[in-house]
Amino acid sequence: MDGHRCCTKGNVKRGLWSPEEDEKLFTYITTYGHGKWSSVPKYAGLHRCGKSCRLRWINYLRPDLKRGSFTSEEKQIIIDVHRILGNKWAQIAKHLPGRTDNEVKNFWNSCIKKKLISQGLDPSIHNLVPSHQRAYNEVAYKCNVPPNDELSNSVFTLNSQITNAYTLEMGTPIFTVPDNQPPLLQNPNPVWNQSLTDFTSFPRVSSIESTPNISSSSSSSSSSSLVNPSGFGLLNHENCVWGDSTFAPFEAPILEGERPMRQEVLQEREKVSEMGTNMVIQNMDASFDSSSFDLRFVESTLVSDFMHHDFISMDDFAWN
DNA sequence: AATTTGGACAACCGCAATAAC
DNA sequence: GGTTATTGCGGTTGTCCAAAT
Repeated sequence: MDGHRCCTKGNVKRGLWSPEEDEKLFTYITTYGHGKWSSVPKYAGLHRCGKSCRLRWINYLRPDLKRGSFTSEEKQIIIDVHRILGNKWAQIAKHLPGRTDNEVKNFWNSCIKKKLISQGLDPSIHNLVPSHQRAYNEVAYKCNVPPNDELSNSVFTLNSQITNAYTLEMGTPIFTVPDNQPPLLQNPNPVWNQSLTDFTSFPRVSSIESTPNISSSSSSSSSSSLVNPSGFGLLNHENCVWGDSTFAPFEAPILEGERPMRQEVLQEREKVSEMGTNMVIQNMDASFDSSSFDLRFVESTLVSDFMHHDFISMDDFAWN
């Protein structure tokens, strides 16, 4: 049992909320605010625990909640941010005004995850998997069995191959972390931190109204800021480890109808896309059924994927 | 028409972090 | 500084309902 004490005091109701309970809670919170959640049920006249009240308010009653299904833009944001943060639902939800972590999590588990699997992608790492493992994972998912880790380790690694090929061609490592430098995740750049935590300033990589010129963005910290490889936030040449001038910044996946890209970015993307496509063709199993392959979807999950993959584990980032 | 199945969503559980005492 | 209470978060389970059989 859960240890929260409020539930052990007296008889608390559980299960679905009735409209009457909703009204009581809504009226109380909008009138007095929640203050201490543990005292809310008492004053609101509810036989619920404070935790339950809090959850009901956050996930359902809050007036600023956006109802209805997720838009394609929201879906793309979820995929993009999940690729970087993993199952940090609360962090992901911060980038989706009006959406809750619970909503995002449910949407991921019921929709996106399945689609990624059906497209041959490992939803945990957004990576392509070979058909034999794909089949296993699909069955495993349906049967609620954990994916085969042994196979995961032998996964066809498009990302690292692309990265290596790209590094060779460019003659410059994408990221060079000097031994005597603190890891990137400790980069104190306030712009970087802010852009990731404040959704009001978060550059919507999938948004049509994204910043037109990414490299000349009006960052107050530096005129030579770059978009970081994941496409989120800016980095400063003085602090950033990927601030090599020979390296054109990558961007997060871009949807149809989005802003025009700078020429060099376009060229790099074409190069990378071509390499990726060739590798897919060379490496994918013969049994691979391309007719059911949603290229645009896969591209959106892959193209920016390898950008961060040779990066230090992004989960290590101090996003907060 | 009755039953089964699967998807979507709501709510709960348990742990960890933080605040208050 | 230690203990207890509270809050936040992620994983999991439960419930409802529509579609399929």
